[in-house]
Amino acid sequence: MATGRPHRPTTRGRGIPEATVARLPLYLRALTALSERSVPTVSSEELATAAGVNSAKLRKDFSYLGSYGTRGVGYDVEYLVYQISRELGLTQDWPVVIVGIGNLGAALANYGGFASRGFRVAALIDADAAMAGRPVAGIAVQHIDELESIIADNGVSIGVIATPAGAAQQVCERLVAAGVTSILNFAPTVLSVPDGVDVRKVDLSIELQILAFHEQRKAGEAAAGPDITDMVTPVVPPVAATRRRADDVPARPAVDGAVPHGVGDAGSGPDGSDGGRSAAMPA
Amino acid sequence: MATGRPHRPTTRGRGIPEATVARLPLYLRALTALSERSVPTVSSEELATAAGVNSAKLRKDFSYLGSYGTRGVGYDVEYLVYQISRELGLTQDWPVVIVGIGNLGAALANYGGFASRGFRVAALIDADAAMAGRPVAGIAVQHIDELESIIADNGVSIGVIATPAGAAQQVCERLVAAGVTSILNFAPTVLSVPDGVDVRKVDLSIELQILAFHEQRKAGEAAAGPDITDMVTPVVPPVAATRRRADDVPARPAVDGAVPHGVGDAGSGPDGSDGGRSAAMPA
DNA sequence: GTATCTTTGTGCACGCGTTCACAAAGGCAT
DNA sequence: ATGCCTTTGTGAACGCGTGCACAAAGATAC
Repeated sequence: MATGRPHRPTTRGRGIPEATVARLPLYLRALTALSERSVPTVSSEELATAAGVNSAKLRKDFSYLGSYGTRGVGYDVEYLVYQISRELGLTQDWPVVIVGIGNLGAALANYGGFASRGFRVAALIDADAAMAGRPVAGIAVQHIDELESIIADNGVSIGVIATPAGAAQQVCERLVAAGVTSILNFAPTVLSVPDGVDVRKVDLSIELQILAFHEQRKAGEAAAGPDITDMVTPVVPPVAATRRRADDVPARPAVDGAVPHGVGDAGSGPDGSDGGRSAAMPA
Repeated sequence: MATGRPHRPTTRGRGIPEATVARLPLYLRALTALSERSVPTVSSEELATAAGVNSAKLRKDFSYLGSYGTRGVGYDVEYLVYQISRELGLTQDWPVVIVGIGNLGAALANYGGFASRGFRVAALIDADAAMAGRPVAGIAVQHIDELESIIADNGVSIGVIATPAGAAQQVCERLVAAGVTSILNFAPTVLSVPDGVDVRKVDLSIELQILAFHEQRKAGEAAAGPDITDMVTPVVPPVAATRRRADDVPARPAVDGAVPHGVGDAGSGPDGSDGGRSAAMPA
């Protein structure tokens, strides 16, 4: 049932805000880079810039972990790396299984960012018997029949699903039944999991669609005229010349024999900028 | 400079909340599935379940687009598909370039979710001359020297970066200079872009780290007992037998010759659970 | 036409996240 | 020791997002 994150809502006690947790890996990466350059200390301002966030936010984030800075100086890089790693649980070794060794699964298996952060690919699993035994990223692919035993033998609690959408739910259920309690899902489907299981979703198509929305908005504003009340940045229209516009607008559906009210709104003119927002009827 | 989304903060006028925009693709996917099954109408309750969200939230989201439902009946599937598609800008054709054709780039090129949503892979670009001409997903890879002309000729405004981290910023700058105003970044780096350019980031490693955090928390709670009141959890090591525990805890750094204050906190015992939270000094 | 039933659309309250701004803390120079 | 300068840590205000709960709107039955 629960698909989102069922975490305790209150930030009481030692609970670290979800938003902060999501940024800790960012800080950790920036700190690791500094560490490799043997930089001993760093100020909140510098680190914030490197991580691409606001310095006040960074300081508040760190304040949830404890007082690890020195006023007038900054933060000790090594010390902070350790504290964040520990908070994120990266001082442990996390065996991970990847299910679905297609293009994406193979890319994930080869991804270097895993091993460098305490994650270890315990197994690659695929439903295609022809894949079994074939080495990918130096690891032999195993058949999905062995999923349960692999998870049990390796103490796996994190699973990655990179299967087609149709197989995702079923794979998910087998993973959970076998003991996995955290799932990273690349399949474009909503997974149903019991309480206590965390699911994070990465959806390439959705990210692109969000970009398209903003892209359209930028283009629309530019076309509609530089000033929309208190406009920002005129944003000259992009070079693009190859845009196709769909003209097959479905009419507002009429329920049974009722009169189709306010059909006029769907048109909204060739500039996609406005049109949707206004209610169908003037009043 | 601006790395995040510099959108107008106020949700005034026809502005659709960012959180809503991020959910529209989810609704669209659920609606498309219904459409393929020829379901004519759907209630907010049903659609919300299919999309994995709360029905009140869904209705509020739709209210930002307009009044597209019929009380007592629900939403017309086809009509809603069109309205959301239009709002997201998917009634246009968006040419996209993918830069960096390694494992991940190839996976993206093969990803079906692109074409089905109005996105068209205009070109695959790689810095490796040996890749040039090789077909990936039916498209010949082109050398990065041609990046600028490709973007200009095809009117590309959306770029996908799937290069190693080291090359990402440079590629980003070339993309922006050539006219790209939206970037989907898979490289584990913070990109600096001028105002007016949108960047979205997908980071596999970060997602896993967030899961690890929750996993550690779950293991800690389970071991400590179901209710923690508001205590600081002793946190016994998790069930898994294969966990490696780091014992090399860096000592709290002492600045120059100053006395290392509150050294006690860094110890906090080999149980990585707490120790951070409390301030170093009692008072 | 009237009554009833279903479902939308939204006003409102609450909590989380972000940001500002500043006092406190510590280093450093003298 | 004293004063100055830098930087942290955080109280407080604000805005966004979420969810409840209900009135309004429309369909349907009679």
